[in-house]
Amino acid sequence: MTASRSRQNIVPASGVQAPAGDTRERVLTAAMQVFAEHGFDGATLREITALAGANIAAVNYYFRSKDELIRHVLDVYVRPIMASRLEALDECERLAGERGPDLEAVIEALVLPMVYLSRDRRGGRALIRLLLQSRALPRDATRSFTHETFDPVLHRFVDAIGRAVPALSREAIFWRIDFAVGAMMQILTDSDSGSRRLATLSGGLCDTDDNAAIAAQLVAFIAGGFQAPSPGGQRPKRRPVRG
Amino acid sequence: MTASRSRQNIVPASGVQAPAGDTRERVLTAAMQVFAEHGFDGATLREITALAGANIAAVNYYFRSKDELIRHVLDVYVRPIMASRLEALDECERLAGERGPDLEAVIEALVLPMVYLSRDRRGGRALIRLLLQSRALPRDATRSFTHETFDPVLHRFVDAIGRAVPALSREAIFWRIDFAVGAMMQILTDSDSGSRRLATLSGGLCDTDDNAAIAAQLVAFIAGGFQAPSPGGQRPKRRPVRG
DNA sequence: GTCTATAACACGATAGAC
DNA sequence: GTCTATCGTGTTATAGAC
Repeated sequence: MTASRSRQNIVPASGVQAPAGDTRERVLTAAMQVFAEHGFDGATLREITALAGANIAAVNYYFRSKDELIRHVLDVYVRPIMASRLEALDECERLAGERGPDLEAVIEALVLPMVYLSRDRRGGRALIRLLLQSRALPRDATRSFTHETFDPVLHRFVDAIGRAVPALSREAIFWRIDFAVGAMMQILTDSDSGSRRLATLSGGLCDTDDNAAIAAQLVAFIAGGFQAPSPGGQRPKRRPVRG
Repeated sequence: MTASRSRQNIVPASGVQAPAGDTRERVLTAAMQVFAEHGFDGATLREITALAGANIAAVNYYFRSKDELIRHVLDVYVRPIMASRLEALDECERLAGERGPDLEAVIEALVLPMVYLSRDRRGGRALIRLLLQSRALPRDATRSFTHETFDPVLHRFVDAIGRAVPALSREAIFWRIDFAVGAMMQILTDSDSGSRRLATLSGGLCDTDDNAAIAAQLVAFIAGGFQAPSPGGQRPKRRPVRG
């Protein structure tokens, strides 16, 4: 092999399609797709603008730099999901009245918007890969974004779960909401056409393209997890472990 | 800003230290650290060999290419974890005898080796970031590796859980083992010095440096999840969702 | 607003001396 | 087994024409 960065080694995630709209919007949509496939670092402005049918100079015209483009992409796609989560949570709490909200309803408010919106929208599945990348390789742009965008929403969910399961300590709720998000991200990543790990692993038993199945299984698992007794007393002892 | 890829934007994960050993070993250790910080794509052989105190040509001498180097790095660090998991699972099943193994013991066999080994070893925390990257941005090298290395182990755990919780359908076990792994990866990523998301979010309530706490909370949550009734009958209906 | 052309630089790989 | 030097190709960013 001759020189060149080994980007051709990275397998596309999903059928990429040319975006529509004005130039700015086309660049945004194309950026989302290319970022998802090659990573923020591996994606090139050349490929993004080519997919958008725009000139490479357009990125510097509409956005200031590649980093600003990243921030805009995240914002455009994550904001509606957060809005939908909060809306669903509001409804939970309105229905609850005096007594605490229903645990499963709160979990659904957390999980369903991400499951459906991240997979229904055009190029939506790409979003999950973007968020996973933001965790695996945090940058200034992604770190500040997730902090500002996710944390206030998660705090509201922590409060709601506290009212739904009063026996659970606040510490345990924080741990478990992190676990819940991790479980959700894992399964949503899994259904990329590129990986399909679970579908393969299970010999086809699990249909990772079935949003309703994903949602049902996730909610059941997470609800079970939140209802588990706190480890409290004795922690699992550190077993001798081969190194 | 002038040209150049924006790698300086990526924030280091943890205190990087110069590796010891012979050249081959030093390159392997340095590669692990640099891959974890900058990603497989963003990492450069120049930085790796500089950290290893080796010449850039050493990579092509000891490993054939950057891709082969990636495969070797993953193998060296993941293999002991898989071995430890299987060893612990063997012990579970030996203790169980006729009746099914204890669910929590099986979960501990799955979780504890990753929690402790991925955080005890030198540069161990880097491994989690590598695995997360392998999911977020699968390459040929990482895809084949995870398939060959993780899948047989996971199958053994699926079988064991099936005996521990006979009421659970095989399909549900597959879904949930994926959720469990996701929850684990999420919390292990969180304790990078670079992110510390949960520690910040919880206002210090959760000590993400406390391996025993992580293990205890994880095992409790996952056990609760596996014991939850199958969603079976009616699935949560698709709520109207703002887009 | 959109384009071409190019500056300035980084990359992986490798040939060949020692 | 380790080094230097370099090739061929890629990148972002930008100046300046239209």
